[in-house]
Amino acid sequence: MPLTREQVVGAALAILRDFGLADLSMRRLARDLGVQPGALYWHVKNKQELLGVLAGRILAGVPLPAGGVGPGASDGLGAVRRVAADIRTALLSVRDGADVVSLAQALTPESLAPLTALRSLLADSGLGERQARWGARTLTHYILGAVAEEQTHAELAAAGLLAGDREAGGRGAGSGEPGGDEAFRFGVDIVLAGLAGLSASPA
Amino acid sequence: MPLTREQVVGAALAILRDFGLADLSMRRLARDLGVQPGALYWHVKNKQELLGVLAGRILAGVPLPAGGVGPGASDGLGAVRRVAADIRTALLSVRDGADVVSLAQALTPESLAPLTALRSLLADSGLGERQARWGARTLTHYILGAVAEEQTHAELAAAGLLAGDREAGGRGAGSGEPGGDEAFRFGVDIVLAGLAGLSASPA
DNA sequence: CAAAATAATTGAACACCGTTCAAGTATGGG
DNA sequence: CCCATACTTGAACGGTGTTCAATTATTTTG
Repeated sequence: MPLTREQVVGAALAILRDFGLADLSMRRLARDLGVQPGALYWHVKNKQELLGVLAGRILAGVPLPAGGVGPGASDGLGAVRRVAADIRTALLSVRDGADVVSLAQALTPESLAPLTALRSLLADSGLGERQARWGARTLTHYILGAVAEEQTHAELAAAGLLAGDREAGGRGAGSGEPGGDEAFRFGVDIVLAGLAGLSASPA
Repeated sequence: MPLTREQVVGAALAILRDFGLADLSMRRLARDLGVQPGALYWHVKNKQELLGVLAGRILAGVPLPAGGVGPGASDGLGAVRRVAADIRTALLSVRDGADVVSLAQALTPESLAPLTALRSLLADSGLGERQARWGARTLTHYILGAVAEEQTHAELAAAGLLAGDREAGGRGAGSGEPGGDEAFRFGVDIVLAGLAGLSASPA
């Protein structure tokens, strides 16, 4: 039975989940599949494309609220908060998930449904076109940056010391330190509060 | 005359300014300095450290408001807006500047004065300790993410096509597209508005 | 000034990396 | 059975960061 694109993506995701982005090389991936590196390029254009597919897979589990028509659908900003939290959870489910998604987002924007959904949800909350678009950008940058920091920090702490940081004693990897939730939500709420204020008194 | 750490950093910064992060390899750097790659490791621990120094250099030109004592010093949130804009300008002065600073910030947080200054300024604006810290984090993630996107976008547009995007006709590289300022400020103002609202009615 | 100590550089290697491609091997359809 | 298509191999190309014994400069000291 020949190799499948599905197997390639699956094995890549497994490496990512268990060992992180640094260990995800085409050669390592080929070895895990019992195949020569060149074979991968029949199923995938290049590593960049593979990472793009992985980014989609990582975010695939995020439930998107079915958009009611017109403004005021769903429960407004609450839906945004929920989606943001779900995106974070999805990113945390894989090592360096935020980095992978950031890479994909940088090279091929607009291609990841959960991130573009943020804009729609904001638009549904009564914001103008520009405010929804720029608000979603602000939120996206925050989400990806914050989770990337969270993951990098956890991985640095897990392996060796990180530059001067109190609080020792390691928990299991994969779930950020407790309190991460709260800190993350804080940032989301800041942005949403700012947007809400803006819609109240538009400049 | 032997090589100087200063020369190494200077040459690296020149490569970064003129060709970007992808062209900044230890070998290329050595070639530019007329030296063997190994020689660099006498002046610099490794590439990571070099990037850290470069990040500091990139942000070195950002003017920091001399902090008046106690809360309410300077003009509050206005100073934050100014520093944020200055950080953006500094990042834009070098290709992939935002990526370099993001890398450094991820590996060695708290080491870049202009970024830590944001927290102090927020604290001086009457925010509580946690709110200032988390607010600065939110702002930092937004700033680095937004400028990185801006630069990547510009570089993709300059060399070859980027995935589906209207608006053609290239300006000189180095200065983001003209509407970049406004879009950037928008995000900063969102965050600051959110923080201001929070300080008005603390949870 | 010569000799010992230190500073700096070389040259070569190690172990990787992403990607390409002619040649080979399967596999299913006519 | 043959052929076309699908897939894989094996080998190479041109890179990458980093290490290290040996070597060359330069400075300090007796």
